[in-house]
Amino acid sequence: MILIGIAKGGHMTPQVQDSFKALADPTRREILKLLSQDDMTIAEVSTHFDMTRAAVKKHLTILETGDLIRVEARGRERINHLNPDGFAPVFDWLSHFDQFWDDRLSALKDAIEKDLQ
Amino acid sequence: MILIGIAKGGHMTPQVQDSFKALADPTRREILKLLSQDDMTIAEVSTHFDMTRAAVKKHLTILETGDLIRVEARGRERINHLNPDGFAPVFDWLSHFDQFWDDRLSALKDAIEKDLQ
DNA sequence: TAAATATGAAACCTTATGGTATTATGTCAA
DNA sequence: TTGACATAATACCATAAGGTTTCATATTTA
Repeated sequence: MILIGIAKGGHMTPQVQDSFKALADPTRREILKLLSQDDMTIAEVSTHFDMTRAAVKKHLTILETGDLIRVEARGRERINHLNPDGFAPVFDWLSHFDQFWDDRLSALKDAIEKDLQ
Repeated sequence: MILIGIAKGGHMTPQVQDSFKALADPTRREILKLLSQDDMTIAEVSTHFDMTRAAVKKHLTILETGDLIRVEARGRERINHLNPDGFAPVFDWLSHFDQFWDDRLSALKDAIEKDLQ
């Protein structure tokens, strides 16, 4: 996996903790899936959940803190869109265990090949 | 990224929520890093943190629920070891956004190439 | 077998979290 | 410019989460 850090102006460097915290809630993970399909206003995101707009807004704020989404003001609306780059710290942290996992996959592959002989 | 699910006896199928929840705490992420180096008893893990063994034990239980570690009884000790396969649900969920991220990288690559012309 | 060791488990405390309701503010449109 | 609309902000509530203390249980080992 290739990781490239790109400095962008106007945003705090997200702590890994903020990213993992943002991902820890099922509603927020669902919001990320939604935003991967379409940019949405807060009201639009809210229609997909059985909770108040205020609650959805809180989730969006936490996602923004984790830098997983970016929010753009457009008139009286706030357009929320996914920030794919924001996942980098998460992938980065997990890569340590990805390697571990790849080793296990290799072992599995070897075992299968041996089994086929 | 290739993902393979392997059924194993004697363990609950971990919900993605349990995995992400387990990863959401910095102490637990630190424990995972420790266990990627060495298998450890609860007491051994505890020496690395400024909290009681009981607290560490709770974290280990949450990690076990998320299937990120496995615990093996040996006499009066409990050997905690990393379960690399347990990360699969996390990688699986994130792969959706990995793709998104790769697309962005491609776009960046294209932009750079175009710029060099 | 008795003492020390390693863990399990329960009760309890404080703070964080996810949710609501209410009120305020800025923007659009007739 | 007034009413409707989209969001912001605050206070508040119930439960979950992270931690401690205390006590019980199972193994070693002297």
